[in-house]
Amino acid sequence: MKKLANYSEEDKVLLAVDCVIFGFDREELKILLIKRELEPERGKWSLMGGFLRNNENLDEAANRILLHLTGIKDIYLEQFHSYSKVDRDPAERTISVAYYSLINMEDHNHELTENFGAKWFTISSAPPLIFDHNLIVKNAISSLRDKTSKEPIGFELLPPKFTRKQLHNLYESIFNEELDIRNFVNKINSMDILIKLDEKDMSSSRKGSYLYKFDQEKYLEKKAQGFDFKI
Amino acid sequence: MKKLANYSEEDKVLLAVDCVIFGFDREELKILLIKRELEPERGKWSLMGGFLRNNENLDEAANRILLHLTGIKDIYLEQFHSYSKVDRDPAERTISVAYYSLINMEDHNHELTENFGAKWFTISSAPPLIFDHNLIVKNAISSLRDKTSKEPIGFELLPPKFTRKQLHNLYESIFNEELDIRNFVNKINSMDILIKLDEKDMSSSRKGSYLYKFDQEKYLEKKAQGFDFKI
DNA sequence: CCAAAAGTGTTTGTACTACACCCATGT
DNA sequence: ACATGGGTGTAGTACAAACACTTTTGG
Repeated sequence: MKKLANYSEEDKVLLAVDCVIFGFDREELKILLIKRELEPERGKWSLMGGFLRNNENLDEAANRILLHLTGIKDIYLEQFHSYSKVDRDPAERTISVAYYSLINMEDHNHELTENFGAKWFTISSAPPLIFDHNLIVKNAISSLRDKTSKEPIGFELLPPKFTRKQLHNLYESIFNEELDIRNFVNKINSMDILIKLDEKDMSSSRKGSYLYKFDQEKYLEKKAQGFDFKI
Repeated sequence: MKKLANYSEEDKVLLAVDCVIFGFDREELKILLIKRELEPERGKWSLMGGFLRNNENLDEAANRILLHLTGIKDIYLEQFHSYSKVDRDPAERTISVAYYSLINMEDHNHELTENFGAKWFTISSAPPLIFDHNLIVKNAISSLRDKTSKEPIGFELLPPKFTRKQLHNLYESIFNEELDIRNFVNKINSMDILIKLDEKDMSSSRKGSYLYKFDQEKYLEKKAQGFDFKI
């Protein structure tokens, strides 16, 4: 006689997936927030989220939710923490698994985001958010800092071709501190994972600044041989 | 007319909390595994786990589950990832939020752990586990390595008084690599966060080796002034 | 010719690595 | 006296940090 698992008396919960969406406008790191359309807290700002469905895993749910808001497929995603305070959502017990995502701001579908009343904010000018979303954003930023200093994921936030100035701005904005430009350039050069293009971006100076591409293949080769990205 | 949140049509799930329990026997890092008593997979080894209840958050659930198995309260805990493959538990859709915990092996209640058929294994000699628990353990170890190199949490695995040899063994075992003893001692000394006691441990040599305590207060002071623990 | 941004190297200090011998004690 | 584990320091190397001037070009 077999004993079978009987889970029927266990409590079930709603499992939300909430996404901190990072973007970069060539100057500053931003997050995309939406205006909540439901009570409670209607009209207040919040993270984009949705509920996990029975036929998908959490990564798939996050991708679905992000596609729905931005129109972009295969967004870079990292799951970083789950939030479970008993009364975090006053309407019903809800656990939230939080992700952060990195998108190239140029790629998103403005029509879609406008339908959600979504808006980009810098970290410092972001409004108060519903529930525990302020905490989630704070934790997302520290996870992002951790990860971007160890893996070359910052490029996910940039267009395919970018200037060194933009790259520099990006890292300064992520770490919220000044990084000496010469040391920064030395470090980037020494890693040798960028391709310098012949093209220049003439939009910000008379001299123009060279455009670069991230050389993913070279990076993966070097990584396979023990190289570690580090900023 | 207010629109109210209506979550009633959303899928609900069982939310499990699974715990990778690390211990250290003065020689090697170990994990505590239990023998599953329910079908499916009865008699196979697994992580200790349980289901989240409506009146508690995830940290509380993890503490409850660990107290239940080990008899220890206020165990050091880190939540590190959630696992959600659709068919990970063949009996029913279950999402697992995974924690790792660090305990001083001397503290746990042997009677309780024996009731669960629990046993300590070194990482390399651990048996195959049910579901995705092998993956969970693997990820727990890398989270632990990350964290122990940046925060002084290794002491959670040691008794209050320990020898430098034990501390050294601990870090070698966590990182699974040899650490030059003189460099290790130099680093530990330079951080200046241990208290050297007058007492010696005579159990492993004629000369005896000094016992040390972690100086939490001093560490917190130094940390507040910008000091970072680093191994 | 000048304003504005882009581009570029060197020096100094700090941290990590590699490495070997003496000490204390019980038997 | 010797075997066993405990304890300690230094020199070389590599990485990180600080720092300022020249170049280009459109107006």
